Amino acid sequence: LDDEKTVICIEGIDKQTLDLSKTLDCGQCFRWNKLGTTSWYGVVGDKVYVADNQIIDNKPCIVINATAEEWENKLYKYFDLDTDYSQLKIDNNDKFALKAQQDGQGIRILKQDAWEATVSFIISQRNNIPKIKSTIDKFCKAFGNKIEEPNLSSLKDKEFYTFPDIDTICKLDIADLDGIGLGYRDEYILIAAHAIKNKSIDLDKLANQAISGELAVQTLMELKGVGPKVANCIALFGLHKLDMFPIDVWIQRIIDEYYNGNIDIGSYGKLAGLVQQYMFYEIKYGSACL
DNA sequence: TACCAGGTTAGCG
DNA sequence: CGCTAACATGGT
Repeated sequence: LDDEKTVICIEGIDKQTLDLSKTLDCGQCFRWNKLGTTSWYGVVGDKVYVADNQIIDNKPCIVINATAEEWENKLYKYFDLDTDYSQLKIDNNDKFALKAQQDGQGIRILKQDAWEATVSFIISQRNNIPKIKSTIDKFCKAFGNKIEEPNLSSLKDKEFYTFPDIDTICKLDIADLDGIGLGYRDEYILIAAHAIKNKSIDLDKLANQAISGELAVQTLMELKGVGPKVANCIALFGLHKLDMFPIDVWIQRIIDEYYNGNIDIGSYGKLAGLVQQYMFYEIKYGSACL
């Protein structure tokens, strides 16, 4: 990073605790991209961050262009560092899941903005990840606010935008979404925006820990264009319901191949969603194949 | 060029 | 219920 003034080094975080590459590349978020071989850049809220796991003076740490205040009040929570993942271990003899857990050590479930997660996973249906990312980028560029880019030469030619807020999207007509690449999902997003704004779907209420993941999923599925998979993703990644287990085509293939078509999600208890991410990562980058 | 992607809906039987 | 065609768009 060129701008030393705003870079902090968070000591004491190794890759077992928080592996940025695994966490940012296991399909839960769409606004982070690789910079070089180990660094990542992405938008969280109203700022662009560049982050990396590093070893400095023999000590593991996270290097990130954040202020201490941003780390404490925003990013610490975003990376779910309040949760002790060493306490979240699979408690059964599930061979595939245990292997996935081992290979996926360091993956965390990010605490993403619930509205952003809702729109993002509506867009995700029937799209591949590069397309999802580019569509979200266009959506942000069209309706978000421009963000000052980090003082980094390799990002100089890029532009960054905040995720559009609900009020902005609620003012739009369906025709305003032409050219974004949303396809038939355009109306789903407008409907969701209005439902969330008028609190017929109250994301803040659903995020409350007292609300079960099942109830959150059931409620989210009232939205047009939100079926079981997308609802589970919103609940897991946007509402932090860690026991939710989204079943997409990849997880379904795993279930067919390694579980004889039948998986007992309840056997993973309250960490089912984390196990799901381990599995997704295992299929994408681990030794397991289909 | 075709095929297909972190699915969901509506409309059948 | 269970099954399935249709769905917009662009990446590979």
